[in-house]
Amino acid sequence: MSTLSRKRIYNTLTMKYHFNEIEAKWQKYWADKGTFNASNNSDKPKYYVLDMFPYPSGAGLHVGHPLGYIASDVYARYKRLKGFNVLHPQGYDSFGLPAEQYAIQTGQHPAVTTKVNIEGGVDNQGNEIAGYRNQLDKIGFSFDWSREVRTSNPEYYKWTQWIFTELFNSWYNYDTNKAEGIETLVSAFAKEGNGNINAACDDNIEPFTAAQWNDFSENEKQVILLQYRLTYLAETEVNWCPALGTVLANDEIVNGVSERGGHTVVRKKMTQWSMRISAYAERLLQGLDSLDWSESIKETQRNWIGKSVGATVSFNLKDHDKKIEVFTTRPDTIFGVSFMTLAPELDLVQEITTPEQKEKVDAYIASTAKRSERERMADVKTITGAFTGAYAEHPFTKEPIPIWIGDYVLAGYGTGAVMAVPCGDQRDYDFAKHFGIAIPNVFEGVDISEEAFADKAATVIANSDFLNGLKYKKAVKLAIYELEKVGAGSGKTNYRLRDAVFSRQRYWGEPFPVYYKDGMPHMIDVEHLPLELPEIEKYLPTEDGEPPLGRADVWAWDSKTNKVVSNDLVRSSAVENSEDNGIYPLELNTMPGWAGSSWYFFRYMEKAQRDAVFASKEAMDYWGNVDLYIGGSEHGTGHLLYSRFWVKFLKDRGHVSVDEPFQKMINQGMILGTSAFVYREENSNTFLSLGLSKDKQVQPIHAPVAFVNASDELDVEAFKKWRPEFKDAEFILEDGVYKVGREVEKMSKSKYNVVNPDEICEQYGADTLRMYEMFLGPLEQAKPWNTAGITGVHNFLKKFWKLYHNGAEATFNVTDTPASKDSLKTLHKTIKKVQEDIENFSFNTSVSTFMIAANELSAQKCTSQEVLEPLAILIAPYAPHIAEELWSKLGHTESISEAGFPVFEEKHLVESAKNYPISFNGKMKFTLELPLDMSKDEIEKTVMAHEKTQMYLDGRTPKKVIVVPGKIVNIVG
RNA sequence: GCUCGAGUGGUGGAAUUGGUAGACACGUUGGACUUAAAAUCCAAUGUCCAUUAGGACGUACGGGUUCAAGUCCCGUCUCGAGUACCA
Repeated sequence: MSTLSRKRIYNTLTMKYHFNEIEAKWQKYWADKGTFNASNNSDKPKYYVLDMFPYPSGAGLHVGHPLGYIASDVYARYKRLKGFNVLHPQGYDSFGLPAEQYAIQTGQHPAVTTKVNIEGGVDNQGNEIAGYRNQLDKIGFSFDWSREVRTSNPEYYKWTQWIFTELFNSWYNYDTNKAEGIETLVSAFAKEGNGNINAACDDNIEPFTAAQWNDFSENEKQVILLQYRLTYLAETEVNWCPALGTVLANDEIVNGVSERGGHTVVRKKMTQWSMRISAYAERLLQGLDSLDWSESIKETQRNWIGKSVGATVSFNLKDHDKKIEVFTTRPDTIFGVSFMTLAPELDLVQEITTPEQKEKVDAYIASTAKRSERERMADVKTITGAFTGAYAEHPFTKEPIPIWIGDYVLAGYGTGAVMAVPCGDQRDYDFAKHFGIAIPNVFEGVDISEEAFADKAATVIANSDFLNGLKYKKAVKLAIYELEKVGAGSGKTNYRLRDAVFSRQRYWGEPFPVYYKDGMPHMIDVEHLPLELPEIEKYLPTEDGEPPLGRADVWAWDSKTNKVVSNDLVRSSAVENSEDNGIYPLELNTMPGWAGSSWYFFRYMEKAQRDAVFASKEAMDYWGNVDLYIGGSEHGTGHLLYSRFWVKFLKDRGHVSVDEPFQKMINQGMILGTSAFVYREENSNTFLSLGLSKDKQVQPIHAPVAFVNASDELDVEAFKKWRPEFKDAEFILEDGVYKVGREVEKMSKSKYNVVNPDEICEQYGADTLRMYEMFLGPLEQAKPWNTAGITGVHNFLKKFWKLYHNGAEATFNVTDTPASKDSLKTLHKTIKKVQEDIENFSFNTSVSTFMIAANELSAQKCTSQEVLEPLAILIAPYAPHIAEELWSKLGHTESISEAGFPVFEEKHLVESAKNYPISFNGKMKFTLELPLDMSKDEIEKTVMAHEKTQMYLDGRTPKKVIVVPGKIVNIVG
């Protein structure tokens, strides 16, 4: 008999909790009535609960994915019961690499696969896809689907493109500390040149006067402005991934290889769009303090921003007019400088190297260039370097300082050069020791014969002229003052945060709303957006190495009609003198994955006029920012930082009213799979049961978890049928069964440990799935999935159902008899605990609380509506289907989500007596029930007179008796 | 290396301010019901000693503070996450 038909019979015969029917019924009810559609006008206070929206992959959901959605759904439903107007939307981050790679393999348009992945269907390989939406719907979420977003829809990415043009038309003014329209910069230039402009901009911009500016050609002006815009084109060294054929952002690289696929990444110079996020470094850092996020995520962002306070020092070169600028956090150790080290890639190295040293230096540069980023990172112990033969001059002593190169200095951080103070920095120390360079000691009373001394707090400066005897802080201050006096440096704050490369050489992303006229980028106005992705034959780079959009034939912009037209119409260089027809080539790159996800939370606020606005002012003023954001912590340096940047920018330009997107965030832990292993004896087709495999040479093989029961026994027949190569396999059993080994691993198809939520819903119901996922453990913790344990929660729901029904006939049996004192106590204890738990996101303990309540109430044989009605409301956030069903059976016609959360009344919990633990020397021996209003002395007297006390004392006299009324009695002695 | 977190039964995990360690489940064992299985119900279940009564030991390890420590302090170990020649 199949599981399904067995279950059906069992349902009808012995129990009336038909979860499949109940759940289907209420899911349809909610959808038909639009129960959870939020209104943008309400007298109720607003509350915005958001999940990080998913990328709809073809693999579908496994039980790990809904964890965060269930938690946010519990919270959203709770807030509704508490009288809030709740916005709880959902959508799809539907641009991305997997759909594109699938398109490359199968030729299927990514838009088609994306749609199938969301809505279900059959792909062109004949695979049946359940569809994200269908899978989500089965779990009974209270999403407002009327506000759905898909980042790959043109009506959505129109506004992603618009934000890009806004960034292009803005610059960052450090004086006002916000982004301003580019026109304010233009007028400042026209009035006073760029001398007094304090802007976030490229390095090394030549100064010019107002007169010079006004004389510049339009093109010259644009070139200069591009160096100030918040998104700009620049030839930058990027992380190029040849295997993926695209550049990657720093946060898309893990351990020197691509996050996706683990491919090699090399450095390459390319002209790319960049986002001037570094302008916001300080605000992104400061803003963290106001956020209710986990300390670890905030710390991750602080590290990523990497603020360090110190000074720049410039060293004159001997026999050369150039200077070397360095950044240091220890200007107090300036007299300890005994050499300088430059990154080998710096252009300056070639200029200063003396002829005698040239051979050695070139050889060293060649050898470091060969080493990949990864090798350099893996090998930090080997000290390498070369002397350039050149010398710098100490700013105070004027002593010559030898200049070395070494790959421990990174070209990408600071100026790519360091002043080496071997006595105060271990890397400088090791370098000096290795190459026999002097190690002058500038610390008082410190032995540096073994290692460098880096303890700032214990620093007292010595051998340093005017700094002698000073502690760290004072010495830093004075050193900077003196450096400024001699014009050799100044205080400076450095950030590790780099500008973000924004171009990707891919098809399946937002096209840039950009065309090029005389090599200069021009933005397409918002009224002509969206600029839709063109159709192409193949989703690969062109033969000339251009991005996939280079394959499009109709990909030029007619600036007169504001339409996309055929490439053939672009004035070709061959006919240089032909008249400018206003038709120009469009940008071939597309935007990265994080573009669409950096503002989607605003889009949900607006559902009416999505073509006219990215979100209306009224909607944004009403909803403000996200009150609760739930998602994985893996986005710590990507999405969560970029979104904050865009929000701050949009705020600066007056488009939104909030400064931070996500006020409170909870990061759910991963649900891990419990893999099953069978053990094949080496060079055979014989499988040994776990207990027999111990001392044998066996190869563990993943077995699908579906073939294993709760007692770790393998369904041998199913396993044999699974793969042809196992058809004739022999199985050596122990005690008549084949036992598998178990191991906790990440849930993944390749490990055959994936558990599908659809199957759990089918077999146990969505309410069981929801409660079980919450019951597994603390939300933020990683925890293994174990399907066997689900029966506990399922049995509880059956028991819960029975509370409202008469056992034998299973008829609805809730009465208006007044509730007993005990039942009211159980109810109010539960109200209190559940409310506290939800507010603390301690969902696992409230599931226990429900179990305790059900156990108590069924023991009390409680049938009172007075208790059972509020109880149904209490459980509604967790198990909404069963709650709705019971609610309607109780005679209500509205959804239970319209009900109010039961009010806790302390009076039901007031006790008159306490069961005191009586302990001896801190060890509890027995308990004694005593009235709570008993005085301390009386308690002591009663306890001491008790026969058990006398028995435990065995004639001894206690030294001391501690009585804490209402808590404990402890007898010492 | 640095930063942050965490170590509690066979398993997942409770113990909100120091006050009865192991709630609630899973699993296991035994029992009831059944031709049987499933389901349901009942009982036991930290470890060790003891026939019972009861006792001893128990929250990674070693110390400490306290009448009382899973909880606070010091040190050590292990695991996880983040990050890294960042000057």
